[in-house]
Amino acid sequence: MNNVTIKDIARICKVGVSTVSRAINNDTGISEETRNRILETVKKYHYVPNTSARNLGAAETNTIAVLVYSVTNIFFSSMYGMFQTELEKKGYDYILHSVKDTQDIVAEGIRLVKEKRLKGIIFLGGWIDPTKMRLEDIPVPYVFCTVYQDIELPKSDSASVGIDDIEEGRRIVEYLIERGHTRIAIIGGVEGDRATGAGRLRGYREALEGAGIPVDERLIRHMKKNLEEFTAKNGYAVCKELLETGLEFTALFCVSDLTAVGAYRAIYESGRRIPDDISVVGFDGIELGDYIEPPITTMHQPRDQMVIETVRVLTGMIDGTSRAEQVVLKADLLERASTRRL
Amino acid sequence: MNNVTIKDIARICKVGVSTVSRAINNDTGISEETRNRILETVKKYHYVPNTSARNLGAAETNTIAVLVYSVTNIFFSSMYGMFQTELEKKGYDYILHSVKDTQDIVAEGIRLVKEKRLKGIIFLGGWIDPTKMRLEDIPVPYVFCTVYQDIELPKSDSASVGIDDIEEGRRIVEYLIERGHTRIAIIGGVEGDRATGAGRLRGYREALEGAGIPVDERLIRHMKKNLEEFTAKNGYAVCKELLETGLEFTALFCVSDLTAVGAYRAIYESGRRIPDDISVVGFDGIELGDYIEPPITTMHQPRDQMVIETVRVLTGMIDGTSRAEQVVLKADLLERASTRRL
DNA sequence: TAATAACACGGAAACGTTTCCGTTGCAAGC
DNA sequence: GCTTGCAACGGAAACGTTTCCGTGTTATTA
Repeated sequence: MNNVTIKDIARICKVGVSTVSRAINNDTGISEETRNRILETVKKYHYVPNTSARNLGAAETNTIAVLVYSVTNIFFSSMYGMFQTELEKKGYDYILHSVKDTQDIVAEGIRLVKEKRLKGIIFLGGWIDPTKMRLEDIPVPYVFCTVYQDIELPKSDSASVGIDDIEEGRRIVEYLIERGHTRIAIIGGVEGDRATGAGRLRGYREALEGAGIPVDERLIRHMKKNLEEFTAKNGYAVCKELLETGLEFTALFCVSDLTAVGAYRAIYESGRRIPDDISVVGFDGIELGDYIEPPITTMHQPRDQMVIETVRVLTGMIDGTSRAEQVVLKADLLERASTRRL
Repeated sequence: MNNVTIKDIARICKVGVSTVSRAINNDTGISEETRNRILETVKKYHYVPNTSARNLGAAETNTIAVLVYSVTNIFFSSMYGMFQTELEKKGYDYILHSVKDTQDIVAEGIRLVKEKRLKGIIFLGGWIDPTKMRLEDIPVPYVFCTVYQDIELPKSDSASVGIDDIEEGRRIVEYLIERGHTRIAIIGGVEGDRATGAGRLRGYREALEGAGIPVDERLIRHMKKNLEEFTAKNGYAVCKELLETGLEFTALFCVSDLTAVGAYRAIYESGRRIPDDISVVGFDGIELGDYIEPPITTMHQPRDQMVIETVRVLTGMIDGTSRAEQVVLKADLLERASTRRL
């Protein structure tokens, strides 16, 4: 009934506990022979080291936490498995933790560090606004993953991995412009936020200005704050409002694919067709975008590469082999069937 | 730099460590006055109890783990937040853990129990086949959530919460039959599996047989084993194959909404229309189903209620206030626009 | 051959809590 | 006035590891 402990193994093998510890941790200072003998006993008696005791006894733990806000958002949840794989590959324990409020994510991180003796933190989510955070209070290395790179921000030495939202936002709007569109609407993030959505919105403005097309502020729409951001539901509600204004536009840029899914619905309900009446582009490149009707043209974020880079940067900082760096990855323009040439 | 420990607080307050422990744990045997004094100091010095030490020192922990296989599947990931809320409400710590292989999920559970001294386990995922598991080896209470209820299984005393897949599968096929369909295809789970998909497939057979419609085995299709189950990608591949056989059918039952999303694409690519040429029904009732074109008629599983029930049953078993029970919830038929009357 | 280094291992402290038990002071009961 | 009981607290063991240090044995070197 009671669990077998390291002492039991030691007693059975007639060795000291430290020897058992050396065996199971692949430490030096032990002969191959006794190691094998101990490992066999471990297996035989189904011994599993207790994590709490391990973390307490060791000078430091091996735990890295991923803190995420939109735990349910498919864009992020599709990365959990990758993080686990990548971190375990490097020998780290992995904790996934979701926070309920974007405001206190740093406080939550600090609490976790103390509580679980974290070795590092990965903040997952583009919604994070580093300017609102007391980053200097975080006592362990951390990396922002998929975070907004805002050139207006005070030069931060925080490590981050993501795409250039402004640049990539501009690219996809330029794609529309090249196809003859001048009346282009946008559904961006929550108003006033300086997160992901804001960067893509800025790219939108830059693209229009670069082409000499006047920006019509009425075509710029924002997510509802009361709803969870970047959901189909939100996209539907906002797009419906936009359509009901009666404003003319031939193209729509949704700053996330899930938003676009909702926008699709609103457009269909209004009796319009995609891309015949309205061309739509999305952003993110979730698998789903290839299956909706019509498949959506979008900027694909290299999620797997992001995970790999995030883990690489963070573990490098933990090892001391590398310093904080800002990794900016390229997005791919996935040209599908949701746009047409005017 | 170094973290403040309970000893520091004790020293500062000029009390013993046990008194501090009593204060932060709301224990008895301490005066209101000293408790407040200690709590203030705790706040002032940002003291946070170390989880490892706590788990080690305490006779038992307060941790419940959710073990999930398809960590990325939107149906399950949409429940993570609810589980966290519900468990925290009852004062439990919550760990989300994904396993990479369905085979060793029990072994993984047992390992976790020892490693983290779990108090209970929630197995999340309909794909679980209890007959393949050595459940008797699990030393703590556990509940299967959204698991397949198979009447053929040996009467198990395992706790579970879910819907009756056979019954609900039958209902939605009957819905199609009532609307005049007799040539009904199905995309089920992986062949040979006794999990979720198998139950719904059986419901499909029962509905046809009940209506005196002969079952055409060629219209029964299964997921590819090499792909992850219940994805749009898988649904697309299987549906495409089905269409290429040239077999006649007027309706298609996809045993998950995500599968249906992929099937939609295959159907569109073949030049057919929904529901004009083929009526499609799904299963699960994910939000997305309301946004695809056309919105899909489906059986909605009450996920929030499932979470609440699962936590209720499990905590009841842990407290000893209730025994293992099998909770069977009703699904709702959501009638939308993907089917037509023949 | 003697001194030294390397290796294999055991003992015990340390990690930061909880919890049991013992002690003190004080009020209540006879 | 003496016991009894209780509330409030302190001390210390215990939880299961890791890690430091010490010791004995064996291999290497001068």
